[in-house]
Formats: sequence, structure tokens, C-alpha cells
Amino acid sequence: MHASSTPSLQRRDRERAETRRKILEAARRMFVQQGYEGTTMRAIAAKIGYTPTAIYHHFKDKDALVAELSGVDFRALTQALQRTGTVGDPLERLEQIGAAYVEFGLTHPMQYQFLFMTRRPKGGASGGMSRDPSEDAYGFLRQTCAAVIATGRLRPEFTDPDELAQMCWGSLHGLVALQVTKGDDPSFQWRDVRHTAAKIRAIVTRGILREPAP
Amino acid sequence: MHASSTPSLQRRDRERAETRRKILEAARRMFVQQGYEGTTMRAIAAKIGYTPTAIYHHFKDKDALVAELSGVDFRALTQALQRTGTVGDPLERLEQIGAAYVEFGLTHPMQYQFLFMTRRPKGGASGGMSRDPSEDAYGFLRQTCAAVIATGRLRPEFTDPDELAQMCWGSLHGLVALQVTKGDDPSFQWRDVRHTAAKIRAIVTRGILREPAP
DNA sequence: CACCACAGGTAACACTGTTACGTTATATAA
DNA sequence: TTATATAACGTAACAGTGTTACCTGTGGTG
Repeated sequence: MHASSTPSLQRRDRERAETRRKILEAARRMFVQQGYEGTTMRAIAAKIGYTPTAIYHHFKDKDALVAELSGVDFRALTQALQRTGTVGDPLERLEQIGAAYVEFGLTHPMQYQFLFMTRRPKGGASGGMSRDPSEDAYGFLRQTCAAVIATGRLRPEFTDPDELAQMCWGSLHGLVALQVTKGDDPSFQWRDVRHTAAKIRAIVTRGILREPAP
Repeated sequence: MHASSTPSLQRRDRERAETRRKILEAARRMFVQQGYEGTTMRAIAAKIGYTPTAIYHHFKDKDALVAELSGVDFRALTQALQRTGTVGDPLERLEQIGAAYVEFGLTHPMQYQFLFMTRRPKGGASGGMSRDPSEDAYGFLRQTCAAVIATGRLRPEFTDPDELAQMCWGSLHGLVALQVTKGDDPSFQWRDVRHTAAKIRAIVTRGILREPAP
């Protein structure tokens, strides 16, 4: 909020940013290892030699902490999605989006859980700009689905971009979500999720196309 | 554990069962309305005029409470799945299994969350008989998938019952899970989940078949 | 020097799930 | 009938949790 003109204040700001970074670093490791509920504010603080109160001078609450951590990685996903925009064929773009999405979920389970597997309490009228990032990614997916529909290569029953987006999203989300929550359960003989997801993507692609590719 | 032969003990057992039922009834309503974390043992007890301790004389802990509630409804799902066993065509059976599964998730969101959307801490060697009920349902799904494969009507790349089961399960689970966690988020223009799920089932069916039905 | 902003700490609040232990009513055995 | 045991239920507490009102000291600024 303030711009700290003098060098002294700049130094103080740098120190503040440094402890903030340390908090985030410790929190990240603990959240990834112990999960959201298994990680306490006291434990995070102790890990870096602070008291829990110190954290609250840098983050509003526990949710703000994991939100920041998730946001960082989510930006990487968003960029990966945007990068698929260069691919010409919308259908191939859709496939790449799906692949990037699954990859994100598997490499960042904790962030995935926070973004897609927990009920957000209430967005709270935040000006409309800094909305839930997951919505932006959904908008991108929806847009791609609309482009796919616009090619005219789909069967006549697929005309709704939202419906198509939700089918693509849902089918992949299910695999990732099951992996995140039940992936270490030996009762199920889990197949490689990346492989299963690729097959599902192929099935959906073939299932929505009007006629099979040669 | 004990069989209470005399009429007096029978009466006491009936009273015990009655308060146990009251606990479950109150807990069910509160869990459905407020969710798992939003429902406290103290609140459940207060609702029926007891102290929290009383609940612990009937249930080991909070998880045992929701496990019992979930188990009751899950038995209904299992029976619905078994009922599809009468359908001759394995492919149609698979479709009906999917429909019943989605219906269960939408009508019992809280139980669905407990069974399929939370990491169970550790199964604990429970003799192998009273296993996690979700595994039995998975076994049933897997068995049906094997039957579908056995018909020889599938494309050559689908030969693994587990893989097929996980694709079917995952694609539907994603839709239900998103509905449960983000269903009330107006940012997404959600389409009717039952409808979307039906379309996904159709897509998958067409996508795995060797040649389209006439 | 006086002042003040502010990072960080102390101690507490209001909760949570859970449990050792006391109470009390009832069923059984003498 | 009286004594004893069983067990349902309550009291009070423990060990945690996220969170916050308030204090402390250090360093920059006029």
C-alpha cells in the first residue's frame, strides 16, 4: 500500500518481505506434507522460530496463507493453459488443456484440493477483479469449448459451451480428485492416472466428434 | 454383543436403541444442513437434550457417527447396484450403475463427501469382512466392466477391467464432486448434473465401443 | 531528544473433539 | 427386602485449534 521512499524504509520492507517469504516457504512444505488440517499455525511458526501471532501480521488468516500458496502455482497453470492458445486446432487445444490440468492436479495436490475440492465460504463482493482464479481457468476452458463447437465437427447434440466444458472438466476432475483422496488406498488397484486420463480424453474426443478421424 | 434374555433387559436395550436413534436422527439433519465440520458434537447433543458425553456412549467418535449414517444410505445404493444385475446386457447394466451412482451422490451429498471425497485415515485391519463399503461397490463396478469387456464389443485398447472401471467412475465422480463442492457457486453456469452425466455416459459408451450401434 | 511506526511476543478467548471419573437408577442375586 | 453390579448419563477437565487484544522493544524521523 505504501511506497517507502527512503533507503532505510526500503531495508525494513525488504526484511518484512523476507520473513513473509520464510513463512510461505515453511507453510508450503508443511501443507504439502501434512495437508491442510494437519498443519497448524503454531507448527508453521515454530518451524521458522516465530510465534503464531507473527504470521497474522503478514496474512489475514490460515485460508489467506493457503490461498496465496495456491495462487502462485495456479498462475503457472493459467500460463500453461494460455500457452495452448497458440495451437491452431481447437480440439487439439482442448486436449492439451486437459493434459495440463491433470498434470497440475497431480503435481500440486494440496493446491488442487484448495482450489477445486473445498467449498469456498462466500466469495464476498471483491470488486469483480480478483475473483476466484478457478473461474478464470473455467472461462478459458469454456471459450475453447465454444471454439470447438464453432468448427462444426461435433455431433449435433453438442451446442452448449458450458455443458461441454463441464463434461470435459468433470471427467478429468474425477480422476484427479480420486487420486488425491484415495490414491494411497491399496484396496483399489489404481492404474496410472496420467494414462487413464489420456484415455478418457481420447474417448471424449471420439465421442463428441460427428465422424471419426481417418 | 450381549443378547439380553430377560424382558427387563429387553426394555433397557429398547431404550438404549431409542436414544441411539435420536442421536442419529439429530446428527443426520445437522450434518446435512451444516456439513461435517460445521456440526459439533456439543450441538448434536444439545439438540436432543443430552450432553456430548452421552454420544460417546453410543459411538466411538465423530467419524463413527457419520460412518454409520453414510453406511445406511450406502446400503441402499449397493442394493440399487445389485438390482441392475438383472439387466442382461452388461453395457446397459453399466449405464444403470452410473445413473444410480450419480443419483446417490446428488441426493446424499454429505454421505457422498464422507465416502468418496475424504481421505480415510487408515482402514485398520478389520478382518476383511466389514471393509470400506465403497470398495464393495467398486468391486461390483469392476466386475461389470469385466463382463462388458468379455462381450468383445469394445475397441481393442480396452482390456483392463480396473482401468475401465476407473474411467467410468472418475468421469462421473468428477461431475458429482464438482456439484457438491461448487454447485452453489453462481460464477459457473452449471448445467443440470443429471443431464450432463447422462451425456457423459453416452459419450463413454460410444467411445469405447468398437463400432456404433445401428 | 522526543516521538512514533511497527515487527514481533504474551496471554488469553472461544472454540473443538475427547475422556477420566462421579452419579444415579435399575436389574439381578442373596 | 436388601445388597451388589451394570450401565446410561453428567461434570469437569484436558489438549488441542484458529484467532486477537494488548504489550515490548527496536529503529527511523522530526
